Amino acid sequence: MERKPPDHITSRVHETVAVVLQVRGSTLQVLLWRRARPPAKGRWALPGGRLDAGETLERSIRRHLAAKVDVRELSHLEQLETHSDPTDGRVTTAYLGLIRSGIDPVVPADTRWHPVANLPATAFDHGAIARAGRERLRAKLSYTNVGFALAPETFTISELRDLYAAALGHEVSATNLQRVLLRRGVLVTTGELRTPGRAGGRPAAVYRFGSDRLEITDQFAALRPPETA
Amino acid sequence: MERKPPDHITSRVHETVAVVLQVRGSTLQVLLWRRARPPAKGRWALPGGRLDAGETLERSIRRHLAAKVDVRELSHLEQLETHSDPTDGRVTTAYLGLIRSGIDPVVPADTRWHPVANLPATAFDHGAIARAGRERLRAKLSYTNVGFALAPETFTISELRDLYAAALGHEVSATNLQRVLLRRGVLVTTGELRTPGRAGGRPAAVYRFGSDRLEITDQFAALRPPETA
DNA sequence: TCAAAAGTGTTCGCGGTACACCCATGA
DNA sequence: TCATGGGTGTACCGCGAACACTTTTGA
Repeated sequence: MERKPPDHITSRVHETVAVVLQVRGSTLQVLLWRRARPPAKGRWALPGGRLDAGETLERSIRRHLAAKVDVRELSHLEQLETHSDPTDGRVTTAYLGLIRSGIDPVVPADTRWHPVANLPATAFDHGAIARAGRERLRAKLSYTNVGFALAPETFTISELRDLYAAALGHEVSATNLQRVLLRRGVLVTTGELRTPGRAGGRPAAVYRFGSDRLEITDQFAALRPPETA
Repeated sequence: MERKPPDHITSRVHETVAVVLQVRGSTLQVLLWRRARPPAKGRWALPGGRLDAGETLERSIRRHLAAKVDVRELSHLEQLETHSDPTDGRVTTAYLGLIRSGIDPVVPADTRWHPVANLPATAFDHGAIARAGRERLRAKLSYTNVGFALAPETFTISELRDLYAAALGHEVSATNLQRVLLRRGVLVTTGELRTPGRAGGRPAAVYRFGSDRLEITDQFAALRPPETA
């Protein structure tokens, strides 16, 4: 098949990268850093790096992320796909990381937030990986409580609607969002009210997510066991 | 943290394994082989092995599987999770493979089918990986056309019901299964009829899946864009 | 009193389930 | 003609979408 490099054992490099997403302004953005050296010099890449010996994948990505953001600000982290590139012998395990809206983490000079919908020229296949991360988030917003990882501790329904709209990329009705999330028991009322802005309007109720760990809230309806079981 | 082995670069071993599932009889079974040598001698393991240099992950798992079954009989293959074990420096990328019901592939002497619901003592965390594979299959049976990868080329609705029941682990109504899959356009009538057995009964219509590539047939209903877009 | 923003009530429709009923065949 | 298995007709129901309408505030 392919010719083997002289040392067939050391040729493999395993690395971890993360698609770190946050809603900033009204757009879903991803954290990228600009490569100063070859390969792919000048292009934008996902944060990450080599897997060390005696290190788990998750520890590895957390360690590499620490160089770019304060990892304590990560509200959620889950694994995406693992890709292999046979030409350069690189294996990459991608993660999806989420940061709550509202915080503005300190990042190094080479690092920037970019709208996922409008990525610059990326190194390797990092553009595709970032888009895959967004798709994963989109899907999970529908049937899990991941919203907790995008939203601040407390919020009003319309603030939450704006977050969902940014993450999903389409308009979201505050009315239905509220009803769905309350019916599923995902949202909890805090009892507080937000006093309206200068423009007036009825004071908004303040909510929070009931849990800050991923839970499946809407099991697939299809082909489930009969109720008379 | 952990002490590093002298040569910190070569310590990583990347391997691929596969959860190969098939409905046999009326049970969902997984292909395992018995390890004849340490580590985990005598325990049952998923087929797989080392990732070679210059090889993609998918090529690797296909190559290793070829030693256990005729890979041409694999009707579907997709990636599951990648696990790392820091104690022995092993990274494992798991795949899910499916074989249509009805064929009985030739397998080596050390290899056996085992019901996923009742696994023997497995090597490493292969038991958990096998169960994760079954969960993935279960979920996808609900919202995709993966059924094609479990069923023979053509079949009657009640044969298909038995397959789904075995894979899902609960009773399935032939009536509703037929309606759901026809409504989604997943099943196609061949026009043929199956002549009834000795017990009589109306002849059953013969169906096949319209596609033998994975397709999402039932997008999540929740939080989709407004129709007036 | 008016505009703005939040929240509720009500209707609709889709898709999946449940179940009664009809159809075609072998013995 | 009866048992057996296959298939259809119909009613129901949960859930999300749409939208009109009410509530509460600031100016």
